[in-house]
Amino acid sequence: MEKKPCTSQDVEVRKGPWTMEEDLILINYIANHGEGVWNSLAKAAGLKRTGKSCRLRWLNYLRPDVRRGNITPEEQLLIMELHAKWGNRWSKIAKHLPGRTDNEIKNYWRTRIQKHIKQAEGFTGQSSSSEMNEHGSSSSHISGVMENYSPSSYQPTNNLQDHAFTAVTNSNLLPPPDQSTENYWSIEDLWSMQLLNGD
DNA sequence: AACCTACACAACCGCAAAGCT
DNA sequence: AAGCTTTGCGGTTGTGTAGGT
Repeated sequence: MEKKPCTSQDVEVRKGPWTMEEDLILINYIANHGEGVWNSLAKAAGLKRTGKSCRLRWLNYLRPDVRRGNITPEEQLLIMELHAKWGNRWSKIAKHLPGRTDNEIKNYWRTRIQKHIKQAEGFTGQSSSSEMNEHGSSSSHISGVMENYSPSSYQPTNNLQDHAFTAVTNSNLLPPPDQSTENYWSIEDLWSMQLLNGD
């Protein structure tokens, strides 16, 4: 609708997918200067991105310790357990999964687990649409799957696996080996380039 | 071969909390 | 104490791709 006032100092802000060059700039800059304040970092690094965007990109993809793809059955069970406990507290859940980001867990939950739970509910005839847990999320939607599930007494071999998590071993729930690691180029590539370029 | 649909993931947006001046 | 800035979080949307018709 209305355009926001655009002064001459208002540098245009890039949106959308990050390019390899931008990634390299960001990696390089952080490797040399550390993280600091994101807004100033974005400017100082010469990126036409918001600080927010830089932060997200760094935290979710460029950090050297970030792991992507291939969520293991153990991790999935942990996600289930923690989600049952805390609801959609993705960042809190992510803290218990080293190398995983809240965004990845959130996406994983929405696209895979939630879908599978819906199917499971279909079988049990449950409709928990109106139920929300204390966190305002519908964690009870997992009731069909989770009824046999007791976090404190969790064992990897219990019924949980028999129900929802036959799916885990089922190839259609596991990401294809390389699919989610490709992002036009691998992070390893970027980091090795950074090492070549950097100090 | 072309089109359609569903899925998976990356990125953005808005809001609230925390920190700083 | 108040106002401003920055960060962090959760929800949502956009886009590319694979599979099906």
